[in-house]
Amino acid sequence: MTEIDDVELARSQPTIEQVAAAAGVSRATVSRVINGSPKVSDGARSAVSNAVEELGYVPNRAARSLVTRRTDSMALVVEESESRLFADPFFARTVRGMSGVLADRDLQLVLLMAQSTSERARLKRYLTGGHIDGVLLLSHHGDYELPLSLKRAGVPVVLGGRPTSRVSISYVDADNVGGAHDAVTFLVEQGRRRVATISGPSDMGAGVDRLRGYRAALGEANVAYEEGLVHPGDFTRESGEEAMKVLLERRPDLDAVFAASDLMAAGALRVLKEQDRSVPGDVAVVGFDDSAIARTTDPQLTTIRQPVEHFGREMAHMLLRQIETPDGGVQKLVLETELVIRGST
Amino acid sequence: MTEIDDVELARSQPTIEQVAAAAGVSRATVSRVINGSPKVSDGARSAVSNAVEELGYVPNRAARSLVTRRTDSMALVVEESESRLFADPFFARTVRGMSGVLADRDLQLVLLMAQSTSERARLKRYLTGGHIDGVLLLSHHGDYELPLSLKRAGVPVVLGGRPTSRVSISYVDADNVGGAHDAVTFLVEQGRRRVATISGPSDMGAGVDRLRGYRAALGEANVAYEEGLVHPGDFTRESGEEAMKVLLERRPDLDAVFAASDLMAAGALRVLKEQDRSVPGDVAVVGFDDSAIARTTDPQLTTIRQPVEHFGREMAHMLLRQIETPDGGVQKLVLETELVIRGST
DNA sequence: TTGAAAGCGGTACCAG
DNA sequence: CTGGTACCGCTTTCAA
Repeated sequence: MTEIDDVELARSQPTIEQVAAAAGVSRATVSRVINGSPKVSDGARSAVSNAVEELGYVPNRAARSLVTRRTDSMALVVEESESRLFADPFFARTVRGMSGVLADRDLQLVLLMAQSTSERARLKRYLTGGHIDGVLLLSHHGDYELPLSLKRAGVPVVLGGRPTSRVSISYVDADNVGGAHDAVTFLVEQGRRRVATISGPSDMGAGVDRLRGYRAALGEANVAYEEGLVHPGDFTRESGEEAMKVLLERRPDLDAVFAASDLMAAGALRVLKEQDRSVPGDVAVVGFDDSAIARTTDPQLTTIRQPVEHFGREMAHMLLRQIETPDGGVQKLVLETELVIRGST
Repeated sequence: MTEIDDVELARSQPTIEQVAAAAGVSRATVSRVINGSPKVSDGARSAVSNAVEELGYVPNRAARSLVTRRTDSMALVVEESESRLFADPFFARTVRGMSGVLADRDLQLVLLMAQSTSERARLKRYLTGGHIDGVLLLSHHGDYELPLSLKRAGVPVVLGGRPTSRVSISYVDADNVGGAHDAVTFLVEQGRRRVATISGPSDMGAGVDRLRGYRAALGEANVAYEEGLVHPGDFTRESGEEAMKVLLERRPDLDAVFAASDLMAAGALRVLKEQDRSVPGDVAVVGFDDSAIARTTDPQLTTIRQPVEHFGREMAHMLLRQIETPDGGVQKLVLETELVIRGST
């Protein structure tokens, strides 16, 4: 049975030398053509182009980057398990924003994941070993070992989300405090008084800040802050269900919930429905993100819109700026959020 | 306001030369220590180790791979949009399987996405340019341009899912025909006679084969195959909803649905509920994948379990074998599936 | 066990 | 506009 294109194996890649020979010019000229230098005669240019075409020449990036010090690729590092990475629409949209910007500059985006300690060690070697020109770091938790190592090694880094401790690393963040504040203020204005919150992880800026916004809003409205109305999740749907159960158990009289992510809010809705609490009649619910699922829940979710694609784009821009201007100092950017009112309040 | 670790910028990475100088040995000896050669005296070894530690030396991978011809990293290429990649749990589990195997060999897995034509061109340059040692290709559609180019360039490739045309490329696949066959046979045995199917994309092996299994099972059971009972989706939940609506419109009398993915089955369930058809009373539903959502639908989904982590592992193993034995020929592996019966039938 | 030196495949400077 | 050539940082003979 014949199969098409049963090519001879691994005829080793042609080198610039061979292209030069085939085109009857020097290596230098081939290099000029490849890199689009204007100072090449048309004759030479077309001879080289033909040779490249014929031999299927592709420049060896290792050799090139050894001298240029660039690789033309950027890493997106996600310190998160595959399951969360792939379950949370936040990542997909962020990636879309980033890759758009990078694609315009013909930069390749490579995605790297790391969980276990040994994986993280390998990852660090990979990143500092010159495989990539810069790093976009998403969903980092408490420990700033990696970004600091990178900075120390001279690898440009931009964080997604502000760091929770005082490290001088550039970042883009959403206005989590403001967003949470708006959400809770809105609930209070609707007459809710026993506003619970399913907060995010305390080792992530987004977790801490959304809780802070919640507190601030209650304070301004002269509503007492009660520990019993606060329970943390980890941004997943499952953790939202879990937290909602705990909160209802603890405070059956709660009349509103602010969840620090839409996924957790969706989990909360499900539990409320199971326990026959009407939404928004008995309990009002607000999420955070305005991700796609906010429109698929029943009722649809009132939530805080984050400009997620924009977030990704800004991270990429910041990284590019950092590469162009290595001594540009630490950059910080906070993006506004917006309250989106739907059926759950 | 002081911020910790405000390091001096980009003190250029130390080279092996500097380590050698610091340790009072030659470059060759440093290299031997780095690469764990046994033929180094203890004295030299510890001197080098100290110097490495002190200077924070990390080998330049470009320089190394220029000579070794290896990069110790493998690419996972997904020819799919970010949104589908991140929405389908299939990918997460596959990645987990792969990265486990690769991590054991201290190989870095890098994930690459490509959609637009220009992105694909860049991706091809990246892959053939020597950035990686091998490619795992997932969710490829009709066109085999990329894997064939890679093969031609001597880059080892393994496909996830059999190719839809006769190209001689190694692959791992699930027994999609068999799985679909089992699903539909089960439905028929339960007395269902008007079994519809929401099939997968016709440019993907999984799509074609699951439809083939459906047909085969009907044939064996002497149930006529009807075009009107078949409508395609693209494995997403949305497409499942869409297809279910079309099918109900066309054949209001259908009494069972075999969906080629759990996500599509979940979409179908939702539409059935909206239209007040009881499941499994009026309509029985079977999915494919046994992904996490199969247990979160109401009722829980009867489905075909694919060994997804195993799938990822086998792909990685196959790729490693191919790298070790470049002339080993084309490898093919088909993994068994299993019917899992739950509430939807 | 160690060091000297020859590349690996490019880029870019310097003459011409 | 073109070619010759000196590196880039590392691995790997080959001799010592």
